[in-house]
Amino acid sequence: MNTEQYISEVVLRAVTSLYGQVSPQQIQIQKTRKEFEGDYTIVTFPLLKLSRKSPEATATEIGEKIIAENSEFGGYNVIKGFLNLSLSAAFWSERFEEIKGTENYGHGEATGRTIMIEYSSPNTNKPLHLGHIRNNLLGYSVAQILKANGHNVIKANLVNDRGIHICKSMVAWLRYGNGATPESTGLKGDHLVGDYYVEFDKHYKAEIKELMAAGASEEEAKKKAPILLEAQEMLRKWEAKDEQVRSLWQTMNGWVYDGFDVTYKALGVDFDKVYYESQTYLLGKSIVSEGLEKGIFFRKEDGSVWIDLTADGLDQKLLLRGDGTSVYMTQDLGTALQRFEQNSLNGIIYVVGNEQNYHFQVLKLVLKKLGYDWSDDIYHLSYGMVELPEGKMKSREGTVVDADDLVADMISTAREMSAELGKLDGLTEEQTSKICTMVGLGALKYFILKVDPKKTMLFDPRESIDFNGNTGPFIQYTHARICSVLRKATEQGIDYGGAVKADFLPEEIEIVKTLCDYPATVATAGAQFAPSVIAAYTYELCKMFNGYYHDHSILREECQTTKIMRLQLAAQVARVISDSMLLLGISVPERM
RNA sequence: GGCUCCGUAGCUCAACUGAAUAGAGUACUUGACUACGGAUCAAGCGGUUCCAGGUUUGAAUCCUGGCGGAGUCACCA
Repeated sequence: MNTEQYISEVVLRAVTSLYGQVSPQQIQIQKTRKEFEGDYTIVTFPLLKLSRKSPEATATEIGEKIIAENSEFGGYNVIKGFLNLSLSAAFWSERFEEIKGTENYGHGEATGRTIMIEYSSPNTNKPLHLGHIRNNLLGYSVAQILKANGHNVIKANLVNDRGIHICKSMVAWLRYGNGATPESTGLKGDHLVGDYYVEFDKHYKAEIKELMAAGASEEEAKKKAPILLEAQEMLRKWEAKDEQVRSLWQTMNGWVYDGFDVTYKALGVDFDKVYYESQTYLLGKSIVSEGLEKGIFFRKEDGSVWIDLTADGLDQKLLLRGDGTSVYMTQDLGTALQRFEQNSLNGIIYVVGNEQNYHFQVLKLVLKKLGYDWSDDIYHLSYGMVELPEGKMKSREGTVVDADDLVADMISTAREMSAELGKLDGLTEEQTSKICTMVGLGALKYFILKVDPKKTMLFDPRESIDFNGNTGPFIQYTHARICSVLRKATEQGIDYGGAVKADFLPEEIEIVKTLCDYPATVATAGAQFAPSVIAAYTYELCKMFNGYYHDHSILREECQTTKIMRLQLAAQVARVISDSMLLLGISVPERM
């Protein structure tokens, strides 16, 4: 059982016997701050009305009661209204034995619940960029965390493979491509297609200028540029299933998918299901007729269908165009319904940028009004933009940070910095490249995941790859260091398995306490879909262990029992570090 | 203009459900050490938590009103 749960039961028992019935909310337990003595602290203010005594007297009374009835408690002290309870060394030693013997420590029991998490959702007209990286890392990590909490998780990717933007790339490729292919150019498929998207924009702008020079208004020129008309014509042909257009579309999308696969693999993310919008974009029309029948939606004169959300503080929202074709919202309603029905989901999480907050607010509300209770189980994991030290990135100004470039950059920076520190001496090229990949990616991932998702963040590559401070490499380093000690112990023939009874030093108790918090941390991270909770915990653990490691020799301890106990502690810390990094999708090396 | 989110040390970020003197890292200053991995450790400096009210025994956190920033309000996705 969780230590905090155990304490709260003990306290609840004591308080109930003293003051009668209390609600669990009135029992407030927190870890004692390190400047005070004790392990857990009870805040007595909420109990004063029941005790009818001063905060100090109430705290003392409860403390006495607990000490008298529970032998695990070593003592207590009272400061203002705070009751600080200390647990005995034996108690912590027992906890440690328990942790050591627990398979999959920190992972919750199977819940039988199935949750879908949709993330990544790229457009197929250009390569992935820094914003997608935050999306992918968040999605993958939250999926890992939910799995650790015992849920069945379906990782889904909805590829936006159709629409005017793809047609733009296609038109530009036909006009200016001269039959270029990834093979002929040596370019990654998604980059090749992306280049023609840029090419389109260039010519589009030029044509607008020409038309305006010939006397057209700006608005007119924007609508009548030949290249745009060509793209629109292509979209119509696509919708009419024109064979030639479809075939080119398939070829170019194929190039993009090959490119994406490489990027996803480099980032270490994957999917259980891939949906293509070309196959789902017609969904949702039945929902529209359902809404019309129930009188929740209404039809305007031109035949378009709307919902009026002004009573909920929102606007009117279009659900079906006048010509009967669907819009984004229509599709999303349809896919949501389909997914809940087909997979018997208990929840769905959409990892989508905060520019779509409004969209999801509407989505949930519409489903709610239609009477689908599962609309409450839709969660929009909204995240903020990633900015760079040089400023914002803007795709039009070509200041986007390409995902592939960034990953390559992180790895080569990791190599430079490791080489400078002489860490790569004597390693084969293969080992070096493996380690630098882990470190470079670990730096990137940790730096992004440690920040609260909803906040706009600033990504500084140089700062992220630091081997000190709150960074991925620092955590990886701590893990490698512990592994090194354990390796040496094995070489010396020390068997540190099995139970040992030895006394913990205060610093060691602190570490055990932190280890005890791990399951609660995983649960919290899962409940809030916040990898940052895991990151903060792991950093804290590493820092604590590093300090301890510095002050106490592990292998040189003369007393064999103490030595073994310390090795066990180190091994457990390494286990938890590596587990929690796995929840962030970061691999930890055994040496680096 | 309406709605949503953000505003915390010079900088990058924490602070779970409201609790004790708001914490880390970095930068800066000082010091420790024949080192089981110095990619170390300790100490110092640094704050009116944007402002003003309110609720509460207690507010960075909740409420109201400002200020500043971001996003959104398409028959785009």
